[in-house]
Amino acid sequence: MKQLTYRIKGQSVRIRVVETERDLPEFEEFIWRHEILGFDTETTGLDWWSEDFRLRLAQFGSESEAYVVPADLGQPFRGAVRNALERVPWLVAHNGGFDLHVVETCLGIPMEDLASKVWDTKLIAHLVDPRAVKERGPGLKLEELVKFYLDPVTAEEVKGSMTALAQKYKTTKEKIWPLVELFDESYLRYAGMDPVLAIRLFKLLYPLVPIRSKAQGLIGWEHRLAHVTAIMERTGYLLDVGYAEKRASELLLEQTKWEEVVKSYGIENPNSNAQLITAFTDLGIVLTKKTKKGNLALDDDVLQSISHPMAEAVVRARKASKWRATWFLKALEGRDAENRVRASINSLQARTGRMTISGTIAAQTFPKGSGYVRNMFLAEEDHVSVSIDFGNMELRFLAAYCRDPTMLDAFLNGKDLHQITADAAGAARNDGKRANFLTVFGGGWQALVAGGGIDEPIAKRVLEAFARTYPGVGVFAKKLSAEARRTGYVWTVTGRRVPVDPGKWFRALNYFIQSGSRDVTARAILELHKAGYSEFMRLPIHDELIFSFPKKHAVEMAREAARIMEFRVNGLLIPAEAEIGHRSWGSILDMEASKH
DNA sequence: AATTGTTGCACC
DNA sequence: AAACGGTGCAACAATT
Repeated sequence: MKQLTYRIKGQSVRIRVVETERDLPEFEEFIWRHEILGFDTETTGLDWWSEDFRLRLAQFGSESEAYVVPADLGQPFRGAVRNALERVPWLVAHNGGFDLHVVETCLGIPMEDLASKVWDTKLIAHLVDPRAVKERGPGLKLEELVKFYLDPVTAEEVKGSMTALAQKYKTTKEKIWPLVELFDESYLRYAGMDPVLAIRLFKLLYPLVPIRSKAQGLIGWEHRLAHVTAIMERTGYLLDVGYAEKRASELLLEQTKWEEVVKSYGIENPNSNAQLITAFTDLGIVLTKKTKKGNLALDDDVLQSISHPMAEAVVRARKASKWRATWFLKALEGRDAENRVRASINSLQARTGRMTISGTIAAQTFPKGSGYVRNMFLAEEDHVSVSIDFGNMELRFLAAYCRDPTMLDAFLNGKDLHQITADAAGAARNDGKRANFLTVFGGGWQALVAGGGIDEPIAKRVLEAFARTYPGVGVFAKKLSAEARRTGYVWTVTGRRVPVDPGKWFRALNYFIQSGSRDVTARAILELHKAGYSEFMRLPIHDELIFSFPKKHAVEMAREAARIMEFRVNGLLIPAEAEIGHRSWGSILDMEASKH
């Protein structure tokens, strides 16, 4: 048994590393002594679905003691880890969904067997304070939380030790994981400290979760939700490789063609704004639009306004290259041996709790104009793709809680809210619609003008008409802003506490609506899980869920799933409607387009 | 050469 | 009286 120590805030942490079979009884004895332990794994990477993915180390820790087990050496170490996981009543892991994927694929313990005893410090931390570091919050990553709540020196040392390790092995922090020697001392120390930090964070953060959140059962709710999204991750999405490859090469041709045009004007790289700004200025074109940091902007908007053949070529070359790399190559490179791709579904991520999807399937940002990108994702054999989305979710949510009579009446009696707003201002329906959505974001007339196609007097008139027509919205927004100014927070109906930045009190309304709507989707996912729909769910996209249903039963299943998703908030129904496509996800969009 | 910041762009 | 909310990622540029 190798022994290492680590000092955190003057306290000594003992890290014991199992080296041989003879060390296992002591490890097992440690496991038996504890009711709750921190847990973490070190692996060859993050791609737990890959053929060559391996579990290297498994670590268990209390607040002052950790055991590191070299699972990569095979039996009997793997069995010891398996037994420990089954024996400990409670586990604490940071972003535990990942470790459960690892344990399932590498040790054969189904996620379902462990999920109910795992506390996830990422979820707990979010309920305490959801803000990212760049929002001047604690962040959600383990290292960030350690820095903010526990000990900045430790956070710095952990980070530093990985940088040093990467240097020692002449590689990057990203690529070090499969290369580092299993018994490298700084690797073992880093590995051993992780479960210790996780359980320390858990003990510190749990009492900081607002009483209200606990009373409304949010902690358990978020853990159950994370489990269902982990099931979606495990299922993955079948990729139409032929389709994706065809589109990728088609886009490469397109990209090359327009790059040639750009080059004919002496510009090497259409993605370099610096080169382009110089070139356009030399041509006598005056650029005025600025970026957020005050530099000259050269976005699509600016390029459209330039009447020079190079401007159009730049737009086309950039678009082809972005689409090829971001959507098609990403999916092709990330696929597994069965041609499935897996998203990383972060079930509780944004400040408002909104989920994000990162990694191989950036599903939340797929172009929606046609099925061009989404066509590469297929329902299972003999299945069809189904999308079920909530109708007018955020505006209905607003109406339900602000209780404005006109707005409520519109939704209760199937009237056209956008037209009502437009009529009140004597404006076009589309301007009414934009004003309605702008209210949800908390924007003023300037934002309406910035959106284009509307000048100042009309923008002002439409927003005045909005305020006059739905006075309840303004009253409600004021109430939330005042509360935010007083307390720094807005409380959602599920008992979630959302911090509002000082001086930005107007955002309170948006946070209330956005977070509450996210919770309606979250509820839908949990109810669908209970009803046995988990294996058919593919992805959540804010107000929409994507499914693969057996062709034979698609109509009934879609109808039932939509019924399960529908939910009354404060008495007002948020309806859900299903769209059934052919086999590819994109076919849903293409069928819709051909209808109109 | 690797990491970090900036910009632009895809979406709800 | 004035306030446009929430994301992730590719590529380039600047920094270390």
